[in-house]
Amino acid sequence: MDVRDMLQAKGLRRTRARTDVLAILAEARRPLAHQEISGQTEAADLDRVTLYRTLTSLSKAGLVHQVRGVDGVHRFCAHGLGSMACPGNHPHFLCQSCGEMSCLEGQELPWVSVPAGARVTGKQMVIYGVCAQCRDAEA
Amino acid sequence: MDVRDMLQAKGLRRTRARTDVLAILAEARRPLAHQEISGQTEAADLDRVTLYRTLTSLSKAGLVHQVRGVDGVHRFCAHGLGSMACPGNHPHFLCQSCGEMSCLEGQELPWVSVPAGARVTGKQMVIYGVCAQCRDAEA
DNA sequence: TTAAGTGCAAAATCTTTGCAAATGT
DNA sequence: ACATTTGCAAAGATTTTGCACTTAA
Repeated sequence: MDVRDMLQAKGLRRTRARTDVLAILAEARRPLAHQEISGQTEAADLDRVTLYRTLTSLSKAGLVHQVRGVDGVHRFCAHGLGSMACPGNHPHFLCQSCGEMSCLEGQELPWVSVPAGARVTGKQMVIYGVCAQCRDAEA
Repeated sequence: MDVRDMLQAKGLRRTRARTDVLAILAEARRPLAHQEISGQTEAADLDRVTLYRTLTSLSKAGLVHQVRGVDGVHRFCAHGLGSMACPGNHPHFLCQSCGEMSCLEGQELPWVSVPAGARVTGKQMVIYGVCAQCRDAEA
């Protein structure tokens, strides 16, 4: 399914900001931080504010999901885009050295019991440390 | 074990900022945000910056641990303080309405496999939604 | 005494808001 | 044509840094 069709299906206008950002996220298949997205050439000339608002609307529409690591940085990941799907129900690994986050696919998050009466909106698990590449660089 | 002894045991000077903040966290037994701590009367007259630095040193010394929810706010929880221990190996629940975070004790975090070669420093899981109190308030 | 910690001022980020101009349907 | 989006400027919020003063050991 095409990125532009996805937008239309969700009732969002197909603007350049949205198509570009969604395409970048779908391509990456791992959660990207605001900064990483704006660094991509396709999004290079998008205003910071526009990027924030774009990510907010994509997120509200359910086209991307949001992860926030121990570093406090928002990261967004596209999912539901056909074969490139990112189910969103898996843990993530955050490298505290290079700041890159990756999906640990194929591992479901456990069911957790919450205090009586609470409504659960979502859950997320982040494993953090140093990735293989950064460990090599250290040595 | 006394809060002041804990500091000494870790080789930290026993200053008012540290004893007060550690006492507040030990008393709360749930992760408190920077703001929640500075709101407490015992810490009311501490400088913002001092509080940040105090939390950093307590964290480095391992006297408190840090959790960061989907809201991106740092929260700190005392642990290892005798009977008030907060093991730190459990999920947390974050109410997105009132912003209060609580420990879901008695539930261990699952073991997760990470990419080969990566070094794991820690992990954390946050369940978010609306707590019972806020649901009542809504209605 | 003297190295560590604190307080104040100021900077650096990250994120949000207001409003006029541009764009999609 | 008309409601949404965008871009710019500016405001807010959070966290960090520099430096002189104070305090614990």
